[in-house]
Amino acid sequence: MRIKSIRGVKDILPDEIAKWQWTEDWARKIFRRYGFKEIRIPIFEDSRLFARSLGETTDVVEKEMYTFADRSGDSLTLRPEGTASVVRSYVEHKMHHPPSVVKLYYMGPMFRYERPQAGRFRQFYQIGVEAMGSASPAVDAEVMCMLVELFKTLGLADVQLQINSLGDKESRPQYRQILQNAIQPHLTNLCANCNQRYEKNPLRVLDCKEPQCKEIARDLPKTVEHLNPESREHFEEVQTLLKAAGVDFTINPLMVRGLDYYSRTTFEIASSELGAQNALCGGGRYDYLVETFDGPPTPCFGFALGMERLVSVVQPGADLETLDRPDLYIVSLGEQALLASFKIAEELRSRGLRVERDYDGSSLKSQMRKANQKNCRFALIIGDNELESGKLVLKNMVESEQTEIALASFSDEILNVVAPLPDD
RNA sequence: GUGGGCGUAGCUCAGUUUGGUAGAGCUCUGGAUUGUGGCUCCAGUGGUCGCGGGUUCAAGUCCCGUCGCUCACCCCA
Repeated sequence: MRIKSIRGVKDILPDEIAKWQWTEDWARKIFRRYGFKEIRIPIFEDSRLFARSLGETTDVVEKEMYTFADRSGDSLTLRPEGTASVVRSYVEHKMHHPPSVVKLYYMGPMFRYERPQAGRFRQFYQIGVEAMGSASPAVDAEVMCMLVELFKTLGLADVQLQINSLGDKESRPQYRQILQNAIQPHLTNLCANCNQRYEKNPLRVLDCKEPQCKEIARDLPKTVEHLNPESREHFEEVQTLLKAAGVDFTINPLMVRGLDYYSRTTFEIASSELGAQNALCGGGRYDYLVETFDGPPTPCFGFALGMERLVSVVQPGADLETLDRPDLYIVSLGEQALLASFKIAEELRSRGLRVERDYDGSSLKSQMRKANQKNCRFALIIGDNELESGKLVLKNMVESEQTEIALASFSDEILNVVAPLPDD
């Protein structure tokens, strides 16, 4: 039996990778403009890290983690998300010294044991952003603006930003009680799942998809109606700033995030171009998470965005076409030319050109065809005729014009015509 | 965990109703054009029809089983 890749994972092949790199390049550029720096966190962690941060009763922790014992018997887990690791790292490396807002981003694979479908995989890639150390609503708004800016640059057509506020440490317990009281009379009409949620996490009743639950949820008290003055002011300021930046959004009082660490602002950006899994990214404030890992009180705001989903809707510009485009294809004919062309290729590459070539002594026709297929800007023909006359033939593949290059000074002459692209 | 759809050439798919020599387009290779790509035309390469069993003179096609992919529920990025 031939070994195949396992369920829910996939190879990202060279044809597709240009789009990924293009997307990642833009994310890096734009994050840099906002002062975010990359952090690389481990792929696996102590299992307790995720249970404690995401919440013991969340679906991710209860049934979706890849957890295993290593050879010494320690329980390890392949990371199902990135925030927990960033917070652990923040505390472990005492990044709160000296006091400042620490702005980080990461990119990489996450792992969740779920049934695969469109936009959902068992190994999937996320870009995450975390702004740590300020409770200012300006942080919330700025990070969301950064995302909108990124999406605009990536050519996304139809995205919707939804925001909500879940309240803080002080208002949340009171609201929870009010909500439970309001739910209780409806318990017999709510789905089995919501009956459990009523006990464990009543907020989740609000965003249940069951029709009868939706009906009831519509009239339940909402978090935004029960914010304390501080949280209400924070939420209003976030809205004011978003409006000032010209960012469109809607308030969705039924949006409850699936991870327990969120407080105050939460948000999601969805795309109507995606299937059932239409959330491109989601996040919000987590003002108390650092403390649960024995760090100092550190209000934070962050989000994660799904790369597979994002890449499927980006509209790359002309800059994508040059990403992998070779400058020059060396066509070589005959034994003597092989040695000469080898040296010429090495010389041109060391001067910054992207040089492709033939390895198998194919016909001229076939080598020219390859040069065309690979979208090379130029072809350099080296055969016995050229070696004898000391003149190489350089062909512009776009204009279909050719010029002669003196073998004695080929390097400078070619560089003169075929300038390397700025990125190289 | 529960449903629906689909597995035939490297890719996209026809052929399955009514069993009878394995097909098309794209790609690839060669030629028309002896050392010049793209366009056109001609020719060629390429398939244990997911896998296993059964019925039959005969199975891609019918029956049973099994594996995989995919979409949706759920959940989320």
